[in-house]
Amino acid sequence: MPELPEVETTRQGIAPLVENQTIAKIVIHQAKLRWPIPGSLRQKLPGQSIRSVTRRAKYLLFNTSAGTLLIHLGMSGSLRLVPQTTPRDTHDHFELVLTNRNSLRLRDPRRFGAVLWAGEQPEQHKLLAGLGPEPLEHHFTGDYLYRCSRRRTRAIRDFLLDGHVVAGIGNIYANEALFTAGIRPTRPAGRISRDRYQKLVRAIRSTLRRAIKAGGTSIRDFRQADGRPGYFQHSLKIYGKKGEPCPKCGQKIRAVKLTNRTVFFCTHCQL
DNA sequence: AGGCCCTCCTGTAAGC
DNA sequence: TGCTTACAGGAGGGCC
Repeated sequence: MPELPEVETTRQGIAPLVENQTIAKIVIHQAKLRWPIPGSLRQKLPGQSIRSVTRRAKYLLFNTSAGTLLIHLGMSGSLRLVPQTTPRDTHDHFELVLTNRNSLRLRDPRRFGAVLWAGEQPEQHKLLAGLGPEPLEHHFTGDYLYRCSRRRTRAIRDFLLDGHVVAGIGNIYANEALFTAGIRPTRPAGRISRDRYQKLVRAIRSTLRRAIKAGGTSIRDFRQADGRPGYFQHSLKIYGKKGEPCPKCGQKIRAVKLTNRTVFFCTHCQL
């Protein structure tokens, strides 16, 4: 999926075009996503003005005075703003039409995404309450990761994917940051020193910032709000590079399954 | 409580 | 060539 940089890229593309615009109508083409899209949105949203578009973890929050609409892109989702007259794609499942005749469309071939109503206190919504810190904010530190990883036996890659520990990191950026920090993805989280966690936090931050600047990573489905792919896939150092030479030492990059998802690493550079 | 596995889908590519 | 199988950027829920 769209991980944090892809969701943030989408937010930055969409926000200036929809903020202060009024919602004309909601069109649901396929309600069966990860959870059913509530039909009540058709009554709740028309007439509302979009005050702001914010992001928490991999969720986009469309804030109106009546409450907040949550959109999650799942594994294959993307949001585009197009003129209402643009022909609909097979996988466009949800549509938010503005009074200026533009339409915000959710395309999601695999349908793992979600469109949900979070009411007036979105931070208390079940899916948002209990999320860990945003990795680009200041309270996300090496000390924090070090403290909450003590006695944890799971692999550091899985620890980073846990949204209750830190929000928004997925498999691509976990792999990339661990390579930059020189940490083996399979290493138990509880067996990494404070110093190495500080290095890891710097690696996570720089990787995410660079990916946002590049418009995210487009391996297959992801598109920015204007339809262009991101280009961070050209900057990936380790993810998807099985059998290729390590960019630091030239040794063959290895790939193994860890908790059902692939990790890529260099046995020489990552310990 | 923590950690691991399954599941929801479609599309693509590899393998035979 | 064509069929079958594996795998993919997520993550909640259930189970041990």
